[in-house]
Amino acid sequence: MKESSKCPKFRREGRGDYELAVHRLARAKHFSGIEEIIEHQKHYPDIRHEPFARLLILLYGKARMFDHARKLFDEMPQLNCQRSVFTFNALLESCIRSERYDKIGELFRELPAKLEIEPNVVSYNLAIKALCKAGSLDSALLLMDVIEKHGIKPNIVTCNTLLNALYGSQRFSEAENLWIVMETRNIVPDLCSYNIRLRGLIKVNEVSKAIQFFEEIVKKGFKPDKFSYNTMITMCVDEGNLEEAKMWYQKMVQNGCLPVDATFHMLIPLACDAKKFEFALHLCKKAIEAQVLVYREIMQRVIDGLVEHSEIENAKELVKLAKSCNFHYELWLPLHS
DNA sequence: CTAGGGTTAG
Repeated sequence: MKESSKCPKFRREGRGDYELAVHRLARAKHFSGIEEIIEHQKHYPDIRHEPFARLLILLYGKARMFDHARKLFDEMPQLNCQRSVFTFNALLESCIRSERYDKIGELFRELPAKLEIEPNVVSYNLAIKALCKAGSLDSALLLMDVIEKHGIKPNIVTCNTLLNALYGSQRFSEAENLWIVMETRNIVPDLCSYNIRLRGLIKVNEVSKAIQFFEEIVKKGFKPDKFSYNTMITMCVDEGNLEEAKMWYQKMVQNGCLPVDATFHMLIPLACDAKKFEFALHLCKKAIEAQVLVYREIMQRVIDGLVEHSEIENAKELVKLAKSCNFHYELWLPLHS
């Protein structure tokens, strides 16, 4: 790292890099710290690199501080930082992350002409996403046709955004219609498209169709991912079917997909409901092993259940494991003596 | 170099 990019505030930690500092502050939700860095950074060259400014704009979005993102975008010329369509797109995303959907149209009307930036398919995909999020699905669908007239071809991301919104608002026949449109326009569906459809089926309780569709995804040569498996597990949890849920969990692990926090949060309470505390114990151990945080209350429920079923040794083992792992769960054995 | 799925004891 160049000396000029050192940030005095973080130098003593042995990390002089601004980007690392900013990431760390964002993770800690310490957004005023980010502003401090920008202020400091204005006198140094890093911010003149467009990617770094773009990162800050996105982080402001994450912090739901769109006005700050916009301010930085406007100040970039004074900081000798060139703006491109990438910067514009970052600003759009920041706007969406801040849920300021009303601002999107304004940005499109104002900026491209002024800055001689040509919006591209990514820009329009973001606009479509904003419309979907704002509940204007019809306008979003129209926009897909409008951009074609501007010479921009919708791609699979465009379609997935719209498919998701259509299934989400239960407009199934229009969703099916979009699949046909995709075929005629040679837009090839990907795993994301299929996962969206899988969720669509589950949303209307088409269990057997969902299972069948899952098989079709595999037959098409796709390797189901954590989204696919978690969708199937959600379906089983909704039905209270532990055996099926367990089956999908096992498939998930066998196929090298790592269960995530939601997987454990769905499965462990389900196992407890069914009084299958040995499976619940197994899941807790796996979560600890994979360093996935599980709510303390859920772990405690497993321990209580094990004790109730006289599995004292297992309960003790879990308490010990949970206490000594990274999360230092505070658990107790409900033994009366 | 960007953009698009979801779940949870919240």
